[in-house]
Amino acid sequence: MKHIAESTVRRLSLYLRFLEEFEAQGQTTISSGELALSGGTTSAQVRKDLSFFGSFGKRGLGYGVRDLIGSIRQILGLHRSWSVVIIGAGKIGAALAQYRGFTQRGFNVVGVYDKDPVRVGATLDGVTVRPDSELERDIQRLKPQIAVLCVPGEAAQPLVDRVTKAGIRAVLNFAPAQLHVPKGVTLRAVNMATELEILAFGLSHPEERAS
Amino acid sequence: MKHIAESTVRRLSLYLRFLEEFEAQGQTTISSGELALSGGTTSAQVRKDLSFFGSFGKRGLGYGVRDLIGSIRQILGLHRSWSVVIIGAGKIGAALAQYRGFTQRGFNVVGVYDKDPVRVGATLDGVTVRPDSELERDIQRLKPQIAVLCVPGEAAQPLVDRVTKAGIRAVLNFAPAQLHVPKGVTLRAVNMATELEILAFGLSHPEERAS
DNA sequence: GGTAGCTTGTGAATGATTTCACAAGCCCCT
DNA sequence: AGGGGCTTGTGAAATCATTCACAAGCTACC
Repeated sequence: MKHIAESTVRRLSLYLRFLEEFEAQGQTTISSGELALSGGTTSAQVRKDLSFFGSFGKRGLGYGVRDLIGSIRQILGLHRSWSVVIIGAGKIGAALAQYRGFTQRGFNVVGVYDKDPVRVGATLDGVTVRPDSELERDIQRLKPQIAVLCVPGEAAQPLVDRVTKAGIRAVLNFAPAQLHVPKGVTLRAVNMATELEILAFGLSHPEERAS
Repeated sequence: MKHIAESTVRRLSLYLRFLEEFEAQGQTTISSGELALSGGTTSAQVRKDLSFFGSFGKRGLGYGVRDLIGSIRQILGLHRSWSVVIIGAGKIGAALAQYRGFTQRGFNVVGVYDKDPVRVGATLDGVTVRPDSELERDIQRLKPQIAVLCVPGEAAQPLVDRVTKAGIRAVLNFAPAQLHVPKGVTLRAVNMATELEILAFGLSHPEERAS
């Protein structure tokens, strides 16, 4: 299979959300144009995105909403469930641990960890915060695939090293630090300050549109 | 000025972070190659990114760390401060209201709003949660430029309509909903579930690398 | 069964972004 | 003062992503 652009994967995730809404409203069939409209893209883009993975529609008719939901879930790897550990039980870590959107989509939070004894023992939406010294043992036992990092910047790299060594295959980093991971591990970063800075740039340069 | 790609702006924000670290360590000068190394990009990319905005280095020498910090801050619009309102004082809204990274970079949280009377009146890091009915009045009085939306998906669009009408020029959306804004308003969205789904795609297709 | 009216799937064309590669310029040392 | 060793800034080339445009195919209806 050819290399797939991140922008394509991001849009597929978006399409999936809309399709679920359309299904909830009882719509059984949808055209690429309709889907494009909700997602703010073009019908050609929708069809091209899907075409990387196969052929899911019927010419003249469009796509079956239910079928396409199934196909995209399969493409994104959501036909199975994934186990996630959250590292850092501060404000953001705690918020994510209790975020419904994860469970809804098959991401199960199997552990929340913190270094600070004050936070250890608290219960967040049914999961108890455990000391970070248990991380390695728990990763080997529960085999989570994904780690979400919500710790201060300086603590992030040592923790990534530990969890990747213990078997984590993907990391979502909310810590304000540039992380390095071994080959074969996928890394994504979300930086709140950067997002605001991109907005500030847009506000400072109204003649252009870096949106 | 030509149109600037979002990827360029995002990298500039990243460079700024590294430069601040280098400055804290007392380094006064830096080459594009060194900067590229910390940011996981290439020296040509660094130079090209900067070249859109002018010429900031000295051939043979590199860039003055302090000067380049100033120049990038100017480019991104961080030479001034920006006022931000946070809408929704749930878990994520509260976490963001107390996030140090914003203030550090000149983003001042001037108000936090919620619909729920139970949350109104609470104090988050010096800012009191106010009822969302005050939004319009406060926006006209305090003239914030940026709104950060942390409300349930279905509440998001009506709130965006209200705050853009009241004068907000940029919106950072954490709500799981596709928003529409009037022309001239900049919109960015961060969707936690999508980020995890991109990771899941990567895990499901190890032969490629949509990172 | 044939035609009209849609909509998909996809090569080709366009547009955007990244990488290459090198002339120009600066500092240091002799 | 001149040469060597770096490093920038930037057109040109290459790569990557999006948009165009149209043949192929399906349904409905007469």
